[in-house]
Formats: sequence, structure tokens, C-alpha cells
Amino acid sequence: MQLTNDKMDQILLNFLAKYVILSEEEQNVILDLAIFKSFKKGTILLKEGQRSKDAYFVLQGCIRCYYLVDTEEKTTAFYTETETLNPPGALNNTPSEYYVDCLENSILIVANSETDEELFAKYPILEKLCRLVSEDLHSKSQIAFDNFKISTPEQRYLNLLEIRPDLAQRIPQYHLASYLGITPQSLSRMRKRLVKKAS
Amino acid sequence: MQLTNDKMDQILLNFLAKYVILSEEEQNVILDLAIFKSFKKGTILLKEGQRSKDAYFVLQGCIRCYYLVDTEEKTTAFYTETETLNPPGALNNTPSEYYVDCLENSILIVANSETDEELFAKYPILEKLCRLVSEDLHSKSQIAFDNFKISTPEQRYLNLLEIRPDLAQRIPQYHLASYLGITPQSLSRMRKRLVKKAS
DNA sequence: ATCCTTTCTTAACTTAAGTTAACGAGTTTA
DNA sequence: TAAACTCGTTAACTTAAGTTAAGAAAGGAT
Repeated sequence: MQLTNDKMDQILLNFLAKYVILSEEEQNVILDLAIFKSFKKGTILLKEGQRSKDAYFVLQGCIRCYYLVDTEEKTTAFYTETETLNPPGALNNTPSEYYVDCLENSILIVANSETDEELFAKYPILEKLCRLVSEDLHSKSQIAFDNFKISTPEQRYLNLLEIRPDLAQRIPQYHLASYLGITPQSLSRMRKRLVKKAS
Repeated sequence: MQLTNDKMDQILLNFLAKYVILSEEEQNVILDLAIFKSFKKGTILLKEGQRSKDAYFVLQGCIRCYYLVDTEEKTTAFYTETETLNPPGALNNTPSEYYVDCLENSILIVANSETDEELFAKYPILEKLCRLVSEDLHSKSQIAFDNFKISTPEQRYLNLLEIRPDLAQRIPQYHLASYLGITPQSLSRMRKRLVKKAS
């Protein structure tokens, strides 16, 4: 599927409209700042140790965060359409603890937070927008954390199937397993167990 | 230990100073809004299903969030001195999914977010303050989530001892165990295992 | 001081996840 | 086409957590 520039603009504006009402001028300021970029599957967007001020808004495709522990990739998050990854480094300029790569060919908005201060002074509503988005993301991330904590791997898997059935389809089992906090072998066993239970 | 009102004001202002520089007037506006309250150990601040717009800033003591799953309490967070709990309901007025109680006699600032809009219009820097605090909390909570995910219960425990040694002292084992995602029996066994390993 | 409740520990047994290794289906590459 | 690689599955064995039950230790209350 191809995305025209107009469509991409519209996806972004629809997302922002959930938080604040923007004037035409304000919308244009944001669209001017938004840099749309395409990445091939497998592209590494961010490496451990790297400093980057970029945040990513996914228009199409899927990106993934993972830590490299010894030689093992520990996947902690997937971001798909209309989801936002705002790595800590974007705020405080610390080196990244994790990697980010593209699991699919992806179209992203890469937002650099360098110029924000002048912009906020000129358009205070953008500061409000950022506050609301941040509060919302924080709240969602807390709830996700809570759900993870109070669940067993099996409950996490069932929950994933319910809440984000798309992920189970588009993401390889071994990445899903890592995301659920188990090995691919365990996930495979679990699936067999669940089929048996269901019957 | 007793806290005077002046000391409590100072703790709050010191915390805020990490984010923005406030004029005397702005400081006073905030101090006028800040409601200091004392709670006895065991007090339930928030119940599942309850709607509340309150956020809590801990001046002294310790509060805890937990879900009630069947009859079992699943502890997801502890907040101690200078930490902030901002439940999702404070933002979007949804009923709470979890309980909050005091593990110790505690002095908290209870901040109600109702009046914020007028205030932000009058003092834009407060909006900036909220944005920065929210971004910081979000970032910290993401990192905590990641660390939880990529660790085994044993690593989580060792990490807790290192990062927040105070918690291991002041919080009952069975709450700690729940927080680590295991049973009190498992934590007890684990501790024995670790002592043996060390020797 | 004694009782009672809360908290922590231990033990025996069950369940599920980790580990290592191997195999097969499906892709990609040479 | 054949070889190499990726991905998912299975199996045997090990390790650690869950479960149930019982008792010991520590704190509070009367």
C-alpha cells in the first residue's frame, strides 16, 4: 500500500486532534517540522550507546525496541501505526540503553526535539499538546506495565491476542516470545497447551 | 520525625526547581494550591472503581499501588519521599483499576487537577512544568518497565537491593515479593539461595 | 505476661519455564 | 539446483517458581 503525502499529513493531524484543536497556522507549523522518512525492513534506527534526540511516530510499518543482554535480544516494545516512541535520550541527551529497528518496511515521522523551546514560546498550545500527549503516553505505559506485572506469561499471551491481535499475525514468534518474557520454545509449548485446554 | 510546614514547602519547591525556575509569585501560587495531608498507616487513599482526580506527592512515608486479583493483592508500585503518583483517573476521569494505601504513616501533597486549565492560561510556565514532569515520569517509568521485563525475579531483587536499598528495609517481605512478581515463599527461598551462592 | 495477629520460613509436591539439541519447512543465496 | 539460513517445533532434562500446609518469630493488644 502506498501513502501519499497528503494522507500522511492527515494521519498526523487526526492523531493530534485527539488532544487539542489547532488553527490552520499551527497545523502548518507542525507539518513543516514533520519529517517523513521511509526505512527498509531491518534498518537499525538507534543503537545502544548512541545519543539521539529523535522521537518516532509510526505512519506505517512496525518498529521494535530491544536490549542486547550478553548475546541475546530482549524485546521490550513494538510500535505500529499511530504509535509514538519517545526514547529517554530525546529528553535528557543520555546515551540509549537499547536498540530500535524496523521489523517491516516503515514510514515514520522523525521528530527532533531540539528546536522546541523557541517554538513553545511562539505557540503555547504546542506546549499544551506535548503535555497532553506525554501524560497520555505515561498513563498508557503505566497501565501496560501494571498488566504485565500482574499477569503470567500465559495471561500476557492471551491478553496480547485480545488487545493487539495484529501483532500476533505480523510479528515472528521468537520476537513475540521475547516480548512476553519467555523463550520461543516455551511459547511454542504454551500454544500447544492452550489448544489442548480449549478442546 | 516531625515536618514543619516550612520544611514541607521547601521539599516541594526543591523538587520543582529541578524542572523550571519559578518566580516568587509562581511559587506562592503553587504553595497555595498544595494541600498537605497526613494519613495513618493502613489508610486506603483510592479504591478500585473509584473516580478521583487526585495526584499524590509523597513528602514523608510510603504509599503503595495494588490490584486485587481474585482475593490476592498484586503490588505494582511503591512511592516514597519526593515521588509522585499520578493515577490515570486524574487525567481522564476513568474509574481506578487499582487500590492505593499507606504502608506507613505518611504526609502527602494531594493535588487536584480540576482547576488546572485556568491556571495554565494565567501562568504558562506551570504548563511547561507539568510537561517536563510528565516527560520525566514517563521516561523513568519506561526504563523501570524495561528493566522489569529483561530481568528474572532474582535479578529484579538484586537490582532492587542496589537501586532502592531503603525499600528492602522498610517494606514487608510479602509486599516486596508481590512487587517482584513472585510469592513470599519463593522470595524466602531465593534469599536462602543467594546467601549460599555468596559463600 | 499472655494471647493473638501478622510476618517469615521451611518442606514436600506440582507445574511451568529454561537449556540444549535436533529436525523440518520455508526462504534466500550462490 | 544445491547449500545456507531463518524460523518454528519437539523432546529430554534441569531449574525455579507455584501450591498447600505447618510451624517459628516478631509485634501489638489486653
